[in-house]
Formats: sequence, C-alpha cells, structure tokens
Amino acid sequence: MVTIADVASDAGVSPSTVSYVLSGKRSISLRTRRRVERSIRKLGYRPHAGARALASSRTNILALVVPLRADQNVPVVMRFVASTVTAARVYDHDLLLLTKDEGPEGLRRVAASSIADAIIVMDVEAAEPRVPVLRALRLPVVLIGVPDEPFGLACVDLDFAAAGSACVAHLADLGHAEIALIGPSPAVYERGTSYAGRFLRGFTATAGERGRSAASYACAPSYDAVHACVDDVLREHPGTTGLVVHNEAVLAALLADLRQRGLRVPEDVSVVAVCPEDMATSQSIALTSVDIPAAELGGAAVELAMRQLNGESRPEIRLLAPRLTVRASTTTAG
Amino acid sequence: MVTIADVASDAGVSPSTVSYVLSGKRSISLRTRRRVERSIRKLGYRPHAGARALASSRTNILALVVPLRADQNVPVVMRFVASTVTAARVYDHDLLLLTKDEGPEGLRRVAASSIADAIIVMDVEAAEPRVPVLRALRLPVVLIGVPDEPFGLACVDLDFAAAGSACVAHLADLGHAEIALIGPSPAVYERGTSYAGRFLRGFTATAGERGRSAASYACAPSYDAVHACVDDVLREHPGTTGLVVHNEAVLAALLADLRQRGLRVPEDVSVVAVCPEDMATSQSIALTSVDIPAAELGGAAVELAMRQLNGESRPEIRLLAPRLTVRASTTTAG
DNA sequence: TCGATCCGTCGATGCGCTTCGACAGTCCTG
DNA sequence: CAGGACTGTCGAAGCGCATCGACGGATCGA
Repeated sequence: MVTIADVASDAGVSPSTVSYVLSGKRSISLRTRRRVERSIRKLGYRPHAGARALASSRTNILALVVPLRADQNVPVVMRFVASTVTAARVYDHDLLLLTKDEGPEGLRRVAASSIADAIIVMDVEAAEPRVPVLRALRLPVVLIGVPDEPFGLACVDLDFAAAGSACVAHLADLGHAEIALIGPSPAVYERGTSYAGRFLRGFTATAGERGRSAASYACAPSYDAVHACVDDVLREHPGTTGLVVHNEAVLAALLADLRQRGLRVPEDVSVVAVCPEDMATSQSIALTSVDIPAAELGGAAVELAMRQLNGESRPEIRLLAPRLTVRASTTTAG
Repeated sequence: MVTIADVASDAGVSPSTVSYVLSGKRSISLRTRRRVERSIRKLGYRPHAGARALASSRTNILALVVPLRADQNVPVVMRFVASTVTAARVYDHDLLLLTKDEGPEGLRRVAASSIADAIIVMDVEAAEPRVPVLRALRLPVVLIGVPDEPFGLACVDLDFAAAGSACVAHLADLGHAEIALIGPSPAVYERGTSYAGRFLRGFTATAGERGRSAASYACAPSYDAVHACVDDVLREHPGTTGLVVHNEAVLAALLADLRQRGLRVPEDVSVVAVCPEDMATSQSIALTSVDIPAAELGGAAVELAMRQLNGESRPEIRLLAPRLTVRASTTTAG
C-alpha cells in the first residue's frame, strides 16, 4: 500500500507537507505543491480511510437509514437513495446504508463507533420513536420527513399539507364538487407516517374552504385492493368526479380499473396524482400531478448535514413548496 | 468517548486483554471475561471503527455497487439491496452503497482507500468492462451475475438458462405449440446484460428441442410499449397461446392489456412470469412463475465474500437452480 | 544594519486499536 | 521432582494520518 510517507519521500518533502497539500489547511508554495501532486498521481496514492478517520475524527461517510419494507413505495425510496448517494459524492462522502429494522440500537451503534459523520433518516413517523435517540447522539442528524416534535433536529420534506391543498384547489378550480382521495396503504396510516397525515389535513382543509365534498380512502398496493377501493368511492360518493391519488404504487392499477369500468379519464373523472414526475408521464395517460422531488430532497438533506458538520447552521426545518403540473388527466367538471 | 483503555482500567485489566475478550483470538479466563464484559456494558463501550480498521486492516464494511438507473427493475434491485444489508449484518458488517455510475474509478477509490473489506457488484454485463479492474483489486469481489470472462472472480446468480428452459418446458408439457417471450427492455439487451442473453438462450434451445415455435420480443416498461409488443406478438404469431414474461416491470400492464383485448388468462393464453414470488401472487391473477430469489442471492453473495475474506475459498461460480411454481395463470392448450 | 513579520516546511505527538512476544503461573508426564 | 507444555495476562510497538508548535529564511521598514 502506498502511504503518505512514500509520497513524501518521492517528492522530497515531509509527510506533513503532503498532508497540507491535500487538505489545504496551510499555505504551500506552488512549486512544492506541484511536486507533491505529481508524486501522488505517479504513485496512485489514496489516504487510508481508517487512518484518516482516526486522526481527524472525520470519516467522510454519511449514514442513511431507509425503510426496506414491502409496504413502502419502493421506487420512490430508491429515488431518494439515488439522489442522496449522488449528492454525498459531491461533498466527497460515501453512503452507508442502514435499515429501519435496526431501530434505535442501530443508530447508537453507528454513532458510538464513529463510523459516520452524520445520519440521514427516511420514513419518519409522526410520533417518531427514534427522535429521542437521535437527539441524544452527538452527530448531526437530518430527517426526511417531519415528526410531531422536531425540535433540535434538522428536517427536510415536501410541504405535503400544501400539496394536499394544491390538488384540491386545482380540481375545485375546474369545477369539481365531489372529490375523493385515494391515499397510502392502511399500514402507512396505522404507523402514523408523518406525510400521510399532513397531506390529508391539507386536502380536507382546503376542500372545506372551497365547499367541496372530500372523502378519503386508504388503499393497499394490490389490484384487488384498488378495485375494492374504487367500489367504495362510487358507492359512498357516486357523484365523485375528481380523484386525488396519493399512492404511487396503485396508479397503474387504478387507471386500468377505471378503464375497465368504462370510466374515461379525464372526461368522466379527473385524476391528480402525487408522484415523481416521470411516473406521472409514463402512465397510459399523462397525469396532472404534484411532483415528489426526490432528487431535491436528497440533495437538501445532504446539504443540511454538511452545513451542520461545518458548524454553519443550527438544525432547521426546510419544507419544499409543491409544484402542480397540469397534464392530460384533468379537465373541467360536467 | 469511551475507549478501550477506560474499559481496561474499570475492569482492572490491560487494554490488550479487553481486545482479546472482544475478538476471542486468545483464551481468557471466565472470571476475567465476565468482569470485562460487565465494564463494557456499564460504560457502553464500542470500538472506534477507524482505529480498528487502522490496526487490523479490516473495516467490517462491504461495498455494494448497484445500478440506479431508471431502466433497471427497481423493486428487484431493492430486494437485492435489502437482503444484502441484512446478510451483511449477520456477519457484523455494514454496507457501503456505490452506484454503477462511479464506474471503475469508484472501485479503485474504494479499494485503494481501504474503505471496505470486499466488493459486491450487481448488474453485471456479459462483456463487463469492470472485470479487469475488479480482478486487479486486492479485495475479494463477488459478482451478482456472470460475465463472459468470470475467471478469478466469484459469481452468484440464478441459473437463467435453466430458468428459460423451465418456462418453455412447462408450457410445452401443457401442450402449447407457439410460445412467445416478452423480455426485458431493449436497453437491457443493448447493454448486453448477462442474464437477459442466458435466459433467451435457454428459452430458445428448449423450444427447439421440444419442437415449439419460439418468438422473443424486447419490451420497454411503459403501458404503450406493452401494448405495441402484444400487437407484434399477435400479428407475427397469431397462434401464440403461451407467454413467458421475463420483465417484472410490465407484468401488471401486460395483464391489463390482455384483459382489454378480451384475452382471458389462462383460458386463451397461459402466462409464465420470471419474478419475485410476492410479485407473482399479488397480480390480478396469481401467476405461474420462476422465482427470482433475491434474498438467497444477496445472502449467497455476502457468504462468498466472507469466505474469501477468511481465506476459506477460492472464487467460485454459484448458480442457483430455478424453481417454477405452478399457479393460476397456466393451463393446458386448446 | 537590525529587529519584526510572515511564509513555507518539518518533526513529534497522538488518535484508539490489534497483535506479537514475553512471562509468570499451573498442570502434566516420566 | 525436573522438565516441558499450556494458560492467561501484560506491555510495547505500530497501523497511517492530521495537527500543533517550532524554525529557518526571506522581506520589509526604520
């Protein structure tokens, strides 16, 4: 293995000089720096991660806690992961993957063994049980999602309440009087997942303000569940002409089911989805949607983590404003 | 931070004794071990990952290289990831996530900085460009998938050729004379992804042996592409009664499309899928399928990596035998 | 010309751990 | 009862790096 000493002797300088060339923490003459950089390239030197971590107490690793359960929307989770790795690499960090299954103990393990510089947590519940543990860690923490008691923790999320509002407002503007929400799987609600409730509140509140009927249904991600859910909607609210779908996993099945029933989109029923953009455009009909900006969220989470690491900021809550894009699946009522 | 020295002085022993209690590399008297373990718990001691890595040149981290592109089947990729993390934790290792985008340079970076003990690589292509780099690394490497030149590298995969055979054999046994394969997206074939070709070869060979017509089609994961693909099948091979679907992403869309056309499954057309089990059972009709055993593959990959780390084995190729489960989507022809 | 100042570089130290050799004590064997 | 073979423990060295204080030399002003 090539060590800093090898580089130093090749360049005819001391190891500390090499270190300063690499870190830029002291000024080095241009001549020396050039020589050192040449030796580094020539020998293919890379600092030993463990040694660096030991000496500097920085690992250049970010831990990301993800839910790997079946009831989560896997493609969306994956987008977050992808954007987080990418953003982390921009700051010269790698990503350590933890599963939610490991629970608080896993968080303690990672923190206590100084394996990561910061922790990013996905799939945050309203009454998030990990919050006390996270707060007690010395590490910077960023939550993707906002728990009921976020004090002292940095959070990033889409403004789901505003998103719920936006969906209803759009349908209301188009003249729809009865609007139904097809929401996440019952499991998501039962767990008290934070975004589900916030979306629902925005949805309901705005429907009230605009004087629209607002029914909401939880829907598991299976063909049968979708079918049953549409049955419920049509039976309990036969006048429904606007559908808000806050459940990416059932979009395709829902559209197929509506078609099967002879209900045309958007002529008979307008559909607004909450999902990543490419998912909205790759359905059988391009869907009017509120984007779930996975890439921005991942990037923002990493950025907040880095800020905290550099002591540049206190924990803050950053809510991204929803963006509704009108496509082919919504039209005026009647 | 609690160090090994703190534990040692609390327990009244030397640091090296604590280390040996932890590693089990030398025998320690029961009495001493108990005392040390009590101190460890009492103080909440955890070895510093960096220090450990520096001293032992073992990081207890496994690197996993995953494809995060849209044309990959995301849920299946995620299953691999999940099973790999879980398996790694069993061996007390964590998982570092690398993206395929980082390419060979990323592999070198990770290896040269001694950030991981071994590398597991997913989404292997037939003419895999990373193979030379991987072979040159000093680290144990496990590929999930088998490239054309696997020599010197450990590989784990489903036996896709046998899987292709099994699908055809099942349909042939049921008397189907014209069989069509709906395969992965064209992008997958263009990339020369290793499993796609192997499956196709098994499919074609067995169809030949059994005297069946075997057409194959690449199909992109969108509703329109599926529709067009079925159009092609029916136009070019109107007598087709058996469909093999080696493309998890289009299953739901395909079933919906068939229904739309008035083609009943399995009365008019039998369908065999290649996909994870729960995906086969959660469609609108339970599908006869060859399982993609993501969990076993992830576990096997980790196991092979560990074996190599312990010097217990030379690189080997391990192909898992396919398992075809008959469900409601296939029946006798005619 | 002399001291003050700044720039660039070096040496030494320590981060927390694993591991090797050493050693005192115990047990067995002939 | 001497000698050897284990057992259980310790001390010291060293893993590769970052960082702090020190220091030589150049520059500048008076």
